[in-house]
Amino acid sequence: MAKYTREELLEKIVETLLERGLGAASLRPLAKAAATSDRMLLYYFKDKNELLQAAFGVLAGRLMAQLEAAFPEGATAPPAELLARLGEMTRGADLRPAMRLWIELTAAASRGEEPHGSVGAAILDGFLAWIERRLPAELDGDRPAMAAAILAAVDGAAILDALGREEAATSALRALGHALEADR
Amino acid sequence: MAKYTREELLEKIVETLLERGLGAASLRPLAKAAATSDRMLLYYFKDKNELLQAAFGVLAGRLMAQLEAAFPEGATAPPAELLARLGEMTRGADLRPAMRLWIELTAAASRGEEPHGSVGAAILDGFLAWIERRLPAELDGDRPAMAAAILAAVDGAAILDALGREEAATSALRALGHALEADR
DNA sequence: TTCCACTTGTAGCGGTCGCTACAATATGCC
DNA sequence: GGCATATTGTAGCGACCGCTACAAGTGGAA
Repeated sequence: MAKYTREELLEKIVETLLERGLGAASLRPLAKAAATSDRMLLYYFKDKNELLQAAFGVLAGRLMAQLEAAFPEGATAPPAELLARLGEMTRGADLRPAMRLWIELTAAASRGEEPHGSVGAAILDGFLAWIERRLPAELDGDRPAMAAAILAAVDGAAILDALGREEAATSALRALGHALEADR
Repeated sequence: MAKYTREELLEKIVETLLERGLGAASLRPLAKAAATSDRMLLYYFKDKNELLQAAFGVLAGRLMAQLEAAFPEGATAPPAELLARLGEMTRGADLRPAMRLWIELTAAASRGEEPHGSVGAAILDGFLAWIERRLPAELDGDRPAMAAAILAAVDGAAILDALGREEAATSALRALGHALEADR
C-alpha cells in the first residue's frame, strides 16, 4: 500500500497549482505542498511534464463538472444570457484561481512550450463545444462563431481582472452582453 | 564613451523580449542577444526588475506610436469599426509577438509579481484611454464601458490566437463586431 | 602626463532547477 | 520465514538563476 495514490497526489497538486500558479510549479515546492518528496512525484509521473499534463486533465474535468452543474446538458440560453452567466461564474471567487491559471497556461502555450500548447488547445476546444451546445439551435448566425465570441469575451474580461481592473471587466461584459442582445 | 548606451541596450532587450518571451528573459541570454554581458546589464540597470520595467516602457511607447500612426489623434470611429481595425492590427504579423508578450505579462501580473502588475495595469489604462478617445462623443452608452468591451474582445481574441485557434479568433471578432453594429 | 571617473571583464557566491543512482525499507505472496 | 516487488529516503549531478566583489582597462580633463 502506497502512502498516497497517484490520484490523491494529483488532487493536491491541482490545489497547489491553483493557489500558487504555474510559475511556482517546480517539483520540490509542489511535493512539499503535497506532503511528499520530489522523488515521489517522479516515481508516479515520468517527468514534470507528465505531472502537469495529468494535473490539467484533472482540473479540466473539475471545471467541466462545475459548469455542468450550473448549466445542465440540454439547457440552452440566448447568447447574451449565456455570456452573463458564464462571466459571473468565471469571475466568482471560486473560479478566479482557475482563470489565472488559464492565462498562465495560455502564456506558456503561446511560446510553443509543451505540454502547455496541446493541453490548452484541448481545453479551449472543450469549452467552445460546451458553449455551442448551450446555444439555441435556431440561432441565425453560425453557432461556432457565437460560441467563440462568448469565450473570447469571457477570456478578455479575465485579462482585465488579472490586471486589477475589475470595474472595466464588469462593464466590458455588460456592454458586450447588451450588444449581443441587440443582435438578432 | 560607452560601447552601448542604456537606450541602445534597451532596444535590443525589447527585441529579444518580443522574440523569445518573458519566460526566457534571464540576464545572461538577454545580454548575449544584445551582444553584451549580464554584468553590463546590471551596470546600467540596478536589477532585473528595473531592466524589465524600462523595457516595457519602451515597448509601450512603440505600440502607442504604431497605433497612433494607424489611427491619428482626433479621428473617431464607431465601435464595430474600431474593433475590426484593432483586431486586424493586433493580430497582424508585426504585433503578434507583442500580444504574446502581453499575455505573458498579464499572467505574471495575476500572481502579484512586480513590476509586472503595475506595468501591466498602466499599459492597460493607457490603451483603454486611447480607445475611448477614438469613440464618437455622441455614443449612447458610456464610452469607458465601450472601450473596455473593445479591449476585452481584442484580448480575448489574442488568447484564442495564442492557443492556435485563429479561425475561432477571427469569427469571434466578426460576431462581436456584428453585435456592436446592431447595438445602437 | 598624470590622474580619476567611467566602463568592462573575470570569477564566483549561494541558491534553485529537473532528474537520477543507489540503497534502504515496507509489503504482500508462497 | 523467505523472497520478490513496490515504495521511499538520501545524496548528488550538472545546469542555470540573480547578483556581487574585485580588478583591469579606457578615455577625457587638468
